[in-house]
Amino acid sequence: MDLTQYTRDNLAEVLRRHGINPTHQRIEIAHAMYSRHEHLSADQVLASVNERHPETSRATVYNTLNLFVEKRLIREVIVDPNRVFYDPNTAPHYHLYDVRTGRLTDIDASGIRVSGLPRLPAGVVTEGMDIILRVRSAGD
Amino acid sequence: MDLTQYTRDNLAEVLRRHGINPTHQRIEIAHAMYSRHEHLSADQVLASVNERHPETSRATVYNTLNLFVEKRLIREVIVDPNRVFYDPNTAPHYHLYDVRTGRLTDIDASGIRVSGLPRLPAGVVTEGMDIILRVRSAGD
DNA sequence: ATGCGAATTAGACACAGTCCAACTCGCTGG
DNA sequence: CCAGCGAGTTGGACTGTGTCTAATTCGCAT
Repeated sequence: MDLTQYTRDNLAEVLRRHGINPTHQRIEIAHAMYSRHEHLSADQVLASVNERHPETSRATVYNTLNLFVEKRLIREVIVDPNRVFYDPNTAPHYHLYDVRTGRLTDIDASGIRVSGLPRLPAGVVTEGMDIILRVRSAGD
Repeated sequence: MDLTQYTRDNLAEVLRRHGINPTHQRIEIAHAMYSRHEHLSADQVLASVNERHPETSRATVYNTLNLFVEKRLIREVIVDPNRVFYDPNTAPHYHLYDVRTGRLTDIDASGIRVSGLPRLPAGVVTEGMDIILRVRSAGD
């Protein structure tokens, strides 16, 4: 099966593989996340989904995005004090955030090496490391 | 002048040096930030200030914290989707965030080296780099 | 067709943070 | 000592994101 095309059938299969019951709404939300290769806020996902499948509720979008995060289908990116962004790219990578425009871009993690991090206390498990390069582009 | 003691006189001087007119409220807010060596949310600052100087308004606390950030007296730490933390430590350092407890700890930046970061496009200026090590401590 | 549990829904709610117009404070000149 | 001025502060209304809840609907198995 060709999973490089984000057809709804393929997405249903992806959801199943992550232990998620693939409902219409969930498939539409997954489609919104994967078809654009961008970081979307919950509101943007809601708008995108409602273009095709009107009357999907805000509650469902929030529920579903949280479910996807929990099941490791997507990642939260916490970079903007006003809203959470969701990132369909789960490969190791970091972020470039333009504080002027709010634009968020991926930085591939291969090639980046971080050394000298402290040893963690016993019983503490790393969930992940975020690196955010905050930049400001030339203004208008 | 001994600035290792965060007396109100010393704090007034620090504010002046950063180009901030030192009012009563601003000094109290600076005191709240510096006397505890912790990361505080706006609400925690408000509570702390009101212990000593009751009737300092929420608006003033937000105005002042934003002013302090703008004047580089403190830093914003965006790590928790629910609220912004403010960090009185402006020396280079990174953060350890316990997603279970919400506890935020400093990691000294000396000793940490990051290599392989991409070159930035022309006209783009680095504002800073955040490194957040997300961990989960052993649960109850 | 019927019944069931899971998912979805609308709307109320919670909460951080901002905005605004009125007020007050601390200073400076008379 | 008072008046006047501008900066700073204030309470309260407002905004936007995200959560909660109780009722409904959906898809599926019998």
